[in-house]
Amino acid sequence: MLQNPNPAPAYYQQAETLLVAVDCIIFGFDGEKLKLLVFKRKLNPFAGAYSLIGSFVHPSESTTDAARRVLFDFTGLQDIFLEELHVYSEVDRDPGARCISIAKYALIRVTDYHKALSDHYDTEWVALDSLPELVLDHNRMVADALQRLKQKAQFYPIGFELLPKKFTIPMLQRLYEEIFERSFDARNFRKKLLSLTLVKPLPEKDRTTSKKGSFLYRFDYKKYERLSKKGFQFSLFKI
Amino acid sequence: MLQNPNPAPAYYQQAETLLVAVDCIIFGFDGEKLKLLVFKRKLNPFAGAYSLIGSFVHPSESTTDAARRVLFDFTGLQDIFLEELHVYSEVDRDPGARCISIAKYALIRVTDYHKALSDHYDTEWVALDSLPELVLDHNRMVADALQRLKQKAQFYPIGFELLPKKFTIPMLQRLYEEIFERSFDARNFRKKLLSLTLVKPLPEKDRTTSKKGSFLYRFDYKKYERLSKKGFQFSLFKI
DNA sequence: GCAAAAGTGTTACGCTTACACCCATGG
DNA sequence: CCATGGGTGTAAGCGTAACACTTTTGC
Repeated sequence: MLQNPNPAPAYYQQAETLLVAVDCIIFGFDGEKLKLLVFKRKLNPFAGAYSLIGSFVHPSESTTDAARRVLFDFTGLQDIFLEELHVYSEVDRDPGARCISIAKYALIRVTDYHKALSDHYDTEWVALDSLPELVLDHNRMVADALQRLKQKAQFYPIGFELLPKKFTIPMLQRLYEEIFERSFDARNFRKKLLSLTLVKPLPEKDRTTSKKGSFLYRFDYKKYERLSKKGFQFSLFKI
Repeated sequence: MLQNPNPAPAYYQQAETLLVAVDCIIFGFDGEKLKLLVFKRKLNPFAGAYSLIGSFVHPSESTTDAARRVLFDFTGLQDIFLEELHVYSEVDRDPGARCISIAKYALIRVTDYHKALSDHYDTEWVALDSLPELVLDHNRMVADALQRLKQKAQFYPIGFELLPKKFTIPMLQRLYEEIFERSFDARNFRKKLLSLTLVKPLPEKDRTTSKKGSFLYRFDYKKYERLSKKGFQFSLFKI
């Protein structure tokens, strides 16, 4: 990288600065429905209203740092899937101040979720098909995130981020059916998944959803990374 | 949208604001090679160095407004393809100031490009395979934009944004070969393209690249929009 | 023993790919 | 007349999609 050969001129200082926030669209899957984590604001403005989880970005941190900070504060989770969605910067988007928001979406394993924090922050899981009204442009952010999730899940194995690390094939299928709002043939789904050889069978069964029980699998991230670098494109069904 | 029921508290004012910039990764195609539009800075810091085209975001405009403003200033073009790439916000990314940059990539028709402005701003088209060193993290931005262009062009007809509105099939094929760094079989490429019925044949030929001449086509944006809404997925070749 | 979910193979079709020659024209 | 790029069809193989019955076990 080129090093700055001269000091920054007045130009830099004169330019107008802005408030910068991050807002997190946090998805979860309870085995049945796709859910969103929201919280009820305690402070004004909008006290009592539902909102995405967010924070202003401090000068001493990157936007990713800020997002990870609030995610940890509200869920107790670290090392979770987090990706930038979009910058929302309409001049009048926040009546309280000129503030741009960098929206990021996160995928979390509901099973790992730290429930103790839930009460403290008044967070709630809400089903995506019955969202409450959220503050500002947050409903728009959720709609955009959902569209992105659909796109991304077609060609990247991000669905596995929403399941427990050990999961069954029917569980995965239900998740995919939830994300894509369509059904899949169980035989073809299983066949295609196993043909990718990216899930490793475990000698254990999950018996919570049936008497017979269903074998557990684990996603092989290392193998996926390896194949990915060689040009392999993940996909579970034809578009 | 919920209206603010109460005035914003001191919290809003206390939060620290940041400099926010937009930087544009501007791609063009001259019929032969994929090019990037850069300019040689006249002012410090980094006077004389190559840089992406950008600006600080004013409080009175959205980031899209800001990007369109600089694109118009530097190229004389309006209504061009512009999409957000990523927010670059590492704390030490700009030694001159704490500044985050929202990178956007643009696709322009080199034929429409307003050359008169080129001299005024010292802009230059450079081939993507022989980029100069750019200021700050701009080389990283370009690499990321190129990757995004590849991804996006697989499933969205954005290649047409880089060609004149009337184009020939061999021209389009050369562009795709440039983007995807691979070759395509001319018969299969043409067959697949025409089978989508998204390009309308014109009764004119382009004779600049061969004696025989090659028929011109026009992309049918309206038809694409219509099909798109019904769930049609654009793709010119299997991944 | 029965209800409820898990697990298993085969076939038809469509899409993708590979491949070689004639056409039109300007010089 | 020849060099150059434009334009055309067919066949093989692969992946996708459709489809019905058996297995296991808790109650």
